Amino acid sequence: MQSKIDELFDTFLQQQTIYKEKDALKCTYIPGTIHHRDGEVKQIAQILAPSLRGEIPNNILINGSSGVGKTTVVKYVAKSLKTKAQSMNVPFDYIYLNCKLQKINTQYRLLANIANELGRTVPATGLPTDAIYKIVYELINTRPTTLVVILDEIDAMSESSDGLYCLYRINDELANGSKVCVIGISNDINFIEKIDTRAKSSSSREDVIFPSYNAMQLKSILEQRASIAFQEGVMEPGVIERCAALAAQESGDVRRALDLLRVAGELAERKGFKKVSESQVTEAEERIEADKVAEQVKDQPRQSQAVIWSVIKLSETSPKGLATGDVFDYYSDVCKKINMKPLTQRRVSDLIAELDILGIITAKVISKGRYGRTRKISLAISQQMIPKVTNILEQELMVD
DNA sequence: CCTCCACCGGAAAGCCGGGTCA
DNA sequence: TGACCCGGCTTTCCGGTGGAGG
Repeated sequence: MQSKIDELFDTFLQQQTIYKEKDALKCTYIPGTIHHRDGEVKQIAQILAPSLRGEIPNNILINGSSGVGKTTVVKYVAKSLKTKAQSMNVPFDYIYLNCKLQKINTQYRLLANIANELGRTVPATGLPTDAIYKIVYELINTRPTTLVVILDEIDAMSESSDGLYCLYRINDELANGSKVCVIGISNDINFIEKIDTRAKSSSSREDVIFPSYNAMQLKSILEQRASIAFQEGVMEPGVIERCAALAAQESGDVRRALDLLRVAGELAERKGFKKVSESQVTEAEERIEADKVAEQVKDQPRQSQAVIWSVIKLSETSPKGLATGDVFDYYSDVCKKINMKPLTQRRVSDLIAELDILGIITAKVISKGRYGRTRKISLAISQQMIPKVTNILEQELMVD
């Protein structure tokens, strides 16, 4: 047994790796040059440039859908600016916070995280907000510098908390030459309006919009990353085009394209291939899709899971189209079995509509004339995924 | 052309948990 | 600390509807 597993590791180590620097496929990787974002890079650099002269730059709000390079560009500019500032001996620093990942949704959390980044640990809770405001204020004030605070996924911050406002305000109170500049990154277009009605200091704020990439642009970005990540000649022709095309038709999200490439590479490596071919991309796509569906099902509230379960079970006997009533009846039984309070049909109807939007089921409103009007409901997940989903649901719902 | 089924889907009110403010 | 507010979820109520069958 031991020798067998040893052997496995050995062959793995002996295997010639197809990678040069695998990290380049991660979405957090910041490449040396950024493609197709010259305008945005320039725009942001220009806004921040005054900090090199010790002037206070305007705040920035960046908008654009996911995976269009917002975070990468901002980090890139901030990093370059820091290097430049260091060479000029100008005090400058930036901190990067991801509001969603770090659960920054209140003023307190925001200030606490900033304090942490500045090297001062504060309790995660307990202190009054103004006490922590004071701490942050002191931290910034004691060493004169221009501090850029990058807040990614800023829409995760509850709008009622004046988190942004307190950062804007800090500027007015700072005394000895320190400045704070806020860069907000959001993929919710409505966010601008929400902010506008509240923090009125929009006068010193500039908006930057990131447009989506098209397939050609995705392709050249992928080529760049692939040339860093993989050994020479590992990519069979058409692989990159395929990844780019798939991602482009979905949303133009680079992250998605990179994922495809990464998973395809992993699949090829695991099989001991020396090259990555299109068939791995296809497989990667299925794999990612499957994971996505599994994740979505798992994330659903229990009630929705019971609805999915009902649809799966009913589909076994009548695969082409259930009526809302059928699903509701079965669902009610399921609820009784697992001791859950059933929702009304009205509500279940909405859940069905939601699951339709998610793409887990398809539900189309049709009229059967005299026999009423209902939704025609069927499963939208592929056949081979059903066992996996059933498994998840069994665990989540604890039915048998 | 009318009827009438079986549900759709909007409006509004109730409930609940979590956060805020005095 | 408790009153209060807010937003999300759910229920209640109800008018609306496409088209098979009469």
